Amino acid sequence: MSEPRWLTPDQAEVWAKYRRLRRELQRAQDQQLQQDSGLSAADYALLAPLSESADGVLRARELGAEVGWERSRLSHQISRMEKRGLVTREACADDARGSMVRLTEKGREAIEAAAPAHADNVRRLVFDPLTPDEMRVFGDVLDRILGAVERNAG
Amino acid sequence: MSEPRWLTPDQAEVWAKYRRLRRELQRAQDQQLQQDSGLSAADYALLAPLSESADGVLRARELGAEVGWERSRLSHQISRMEKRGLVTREACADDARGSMVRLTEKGREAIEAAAPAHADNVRRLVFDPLTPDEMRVFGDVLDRILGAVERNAG
DNA sequence: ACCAGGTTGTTGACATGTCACCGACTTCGT
DNA sequence: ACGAAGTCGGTGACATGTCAACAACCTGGT
Repeated sequence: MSEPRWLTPDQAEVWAKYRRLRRELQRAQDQQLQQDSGLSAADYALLAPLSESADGVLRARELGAEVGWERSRLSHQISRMEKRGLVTREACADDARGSMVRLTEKGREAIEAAAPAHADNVRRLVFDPLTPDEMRVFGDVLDRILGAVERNAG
Repeated sequence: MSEPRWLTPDQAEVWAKYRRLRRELQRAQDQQLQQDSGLSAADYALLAPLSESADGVLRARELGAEVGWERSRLSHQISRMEKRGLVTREACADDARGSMVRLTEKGREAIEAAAPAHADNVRRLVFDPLTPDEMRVFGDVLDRILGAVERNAG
């Protein structure tokens, strides 16, 4: 603590690569989604769990947990998507505080049209370049770092 | 193309982990930076290359290339940082279109105060959990995916 | 010298994300 | 039954990122 340990040159290089990948991969995905289907990554993130749920309805709390978003962010995004007719809001029968988010027909068409090309893009850019061994270790690496981040957040 | 290939369950799991890591790690870094030094990740991203350059001055074009940002994003962020006294803008002697970005004394103090804790955080969350082998493979994985993304962007 | 085409930086409009806060409701201990 | 504390979703203000368009400038071929 009194004596800061800097990153080694190898570590700095890997860290720079990670930041670059995060940026470039995000950009590639945003572009592909926007061009092929007119959806943003935020749209897709919410439509995907909705389309996989029973009747295309999820409680906002559940949807937020699925995607790992804060309530405020989720609420804003739902408002924007509601305005474009992708989802609707409904009252929650069990809990008068709650609100349910329902996929519209238009929303279902949008996600079903977008999903194949999106999956293909992920597979092509992320997984096709990796050997089975690399993919296994990659998964382990993600687990270890995630563990550290979550212990950190407490 | 006519027949979409979906992700295998293993791939879907790794992909979900990647997205989660991207989100959680970003959040951890934002919080740490903001709390310890009052800087945002965007501030830090620009201050770091500036502080390492001769005299703390870089042409906007160079700074943009360093961080991989578009011109518009860079210009907006510089405006915000200028307003807070972290950097100043100057005319470019070589090229009348250009503009130079100069670190202020306040900007240098901010980055120098923030850097050790930031580096420590990266090391602790990302590299300490990895074995040397894992880190080596991780670097290879990033290279391969980056290669695919860049071939994709053309 | 000239000008068509590329480069550089900025701007305004808009989309997205964060923060602090609120109002309504539920939960839980008493 | 009651109230304190927690949960849930929403809102407004603001920070950040994207996009299209623009003005000014440089560059290269002619």
